[in-house]
Amino acid sequence: MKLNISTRSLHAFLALQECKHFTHAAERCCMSQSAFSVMIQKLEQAVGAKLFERDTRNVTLTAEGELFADVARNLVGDIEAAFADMSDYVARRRGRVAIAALPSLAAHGLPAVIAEYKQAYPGITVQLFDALSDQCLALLRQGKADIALTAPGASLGEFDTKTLCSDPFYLVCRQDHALAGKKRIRLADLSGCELIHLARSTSVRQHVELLLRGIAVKNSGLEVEHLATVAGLIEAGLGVSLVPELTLFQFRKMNLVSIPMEALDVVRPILIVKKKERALSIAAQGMSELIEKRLLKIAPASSSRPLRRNPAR
Amino acid sequence: MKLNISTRSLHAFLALQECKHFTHAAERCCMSQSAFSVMIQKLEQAVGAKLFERDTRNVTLTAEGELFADVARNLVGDIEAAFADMSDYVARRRGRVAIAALPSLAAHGLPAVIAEYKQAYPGITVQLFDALSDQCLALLRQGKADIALTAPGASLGEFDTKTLCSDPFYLVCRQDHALAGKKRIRLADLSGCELIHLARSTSVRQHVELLLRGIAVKNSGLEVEHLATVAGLIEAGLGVSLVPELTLFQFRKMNLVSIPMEALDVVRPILIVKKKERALSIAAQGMSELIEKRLLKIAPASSSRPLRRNPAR
DNA sequence: GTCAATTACGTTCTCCGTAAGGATG
DNA sequence: CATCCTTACGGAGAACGTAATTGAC
Repeated sequence: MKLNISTRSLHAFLALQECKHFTHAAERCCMSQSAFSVMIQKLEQAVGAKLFERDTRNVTLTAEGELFADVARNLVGDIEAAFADMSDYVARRRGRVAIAALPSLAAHGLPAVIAEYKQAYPGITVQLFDALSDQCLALLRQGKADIALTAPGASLGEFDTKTLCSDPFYLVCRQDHALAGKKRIRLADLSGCELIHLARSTSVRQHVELLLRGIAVKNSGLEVEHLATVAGLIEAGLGVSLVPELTLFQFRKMNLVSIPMEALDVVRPILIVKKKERALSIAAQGMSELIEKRLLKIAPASSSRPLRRNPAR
Repeated sequence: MKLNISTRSLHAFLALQECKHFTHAAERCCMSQSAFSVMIQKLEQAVGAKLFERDTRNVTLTAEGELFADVARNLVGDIEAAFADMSDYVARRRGRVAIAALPSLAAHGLPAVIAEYKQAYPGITVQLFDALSDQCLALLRQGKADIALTAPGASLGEFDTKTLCSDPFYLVCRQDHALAGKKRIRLADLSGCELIHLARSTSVRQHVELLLRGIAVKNSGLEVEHLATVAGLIEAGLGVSLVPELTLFQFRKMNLVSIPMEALDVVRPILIVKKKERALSIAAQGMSELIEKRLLKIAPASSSRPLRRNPAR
């Protein structure tokens, strides 16, 4: 029991149905007239009915042929539409990429990349989730995101990861703070400082905890969710904070100073993370490549733009 | 520029998409695993995108594969529905036949044939036009009828015709008419009779005119459309009429007598007529065959049932 | 070491084109 | 006799199956 129909035979049928002439229809289909003849016969055999009434002079549709003409037109239309649709996706004229990224990246590095991508492929919908590191991975796990840009967190083992860059930590303090005059800060310099923390769920906090293991900082007891709040607290003289460079745009205030840490390993790695097994869609693949190309430059190059003191806007 | 897709490759794709296992999907499709593998590769090439992510251990759909899965399911569904539809017509589970027949045939011989046909093929719609001969042919010409059952009329040349039977003429007169006692009537016997005619557009009239060429009948001047009217006029003693046997059921009245004509050529042929070029639909073909089988018997056999005198009902 | 997909290769078979056949007007 | 669809036939290429290869667990 084999019902096998090819698009070619449907096209052949439609050509003959229009031309009503084997020879003409055959050359429209780029084949010899004899081959065309047997192809029509095969099709009639597959359908189970004579589709054309032909003598040596005239070619006419039978009643079943007329029926099949409607059928064939619809099928060919559907098939070509479907394949046009597919090739739209493949050609990245359509499609979707979803990125989950840390808020700092979502606000800072990514927008330019997304803009570039959208200009290259205007038809593709780019979805952006700004979420903390754990949630980024959760989105990836659920399939809601194709790519995650985040810092190392829990359970990265199940994913494919690649380090994009290292985001160096800065000390942020008020202009009148004791450390404000230094060009570089060592971890040891922080002992005795009141430290304003971010919530434990943030990757920044997790890194800071690791970095400061063994350093006797004072705990201000303040633990907030948003960096803007941290900035406000520092401005109010309630303490200092340790944040990655990518978040510094939140601290560009007249009376605040940000100073790079001296040790090169006082950094937060930024990773691009993908699902291990699942291949990316062509759209997502393109995005992933662009991100790697652009962000592998930005962040290491970030130290070339030291941004030590924040000019008043 | 060749986009050629076969239903087999779509089925292969769907099988693999379900099984997620080349070997299993291959044997479901009744082919070797290697052939199956290259078939999937060909399909991916045709689509222009990788559809499956596979290593030696796992087979998964890519993002494009998921898209294509929807597409393929729809296409296969459409194609199979379309072909099921066609095979319904071919198997005469569906279809349509339209018959145009003379009123006498439509009332007398055909109903039994139509009933038999409908019992054999309940799904087929049978359409019946009862019309005079010229109109029967007009319906055929317009394509509103597939088959016509009629007597020879104008312009049969453009059609395929076949004589089914000969409908012998009878004289119908009142019981008290001078000819009522005869067993057979010769054309010459009619000279001097008042003849009640049917309208000139009827095939009966046209035949009667030919038969009586050279016979000195009186023309009653009466020309009516319906046989029932003719019967009424004869009952009223206004004349006699010459009608074919198939119409005699209209004259079964107590005081009327119908007598066969003696000459064997005093007949009206009944033809089955079809369009010349156009092949019949399968449904119409079956009907045509059944009509020929049944009606080739009925009418010639009609002389075996002489029906000379009409019993009172 | 085993399972599973890909690749290699020889065979088979389908499909195509050339050419002859046959029907029609 | 010219046109045009069908059939015949031989060759080219595609598809298939067996078997070897590669890769993952």
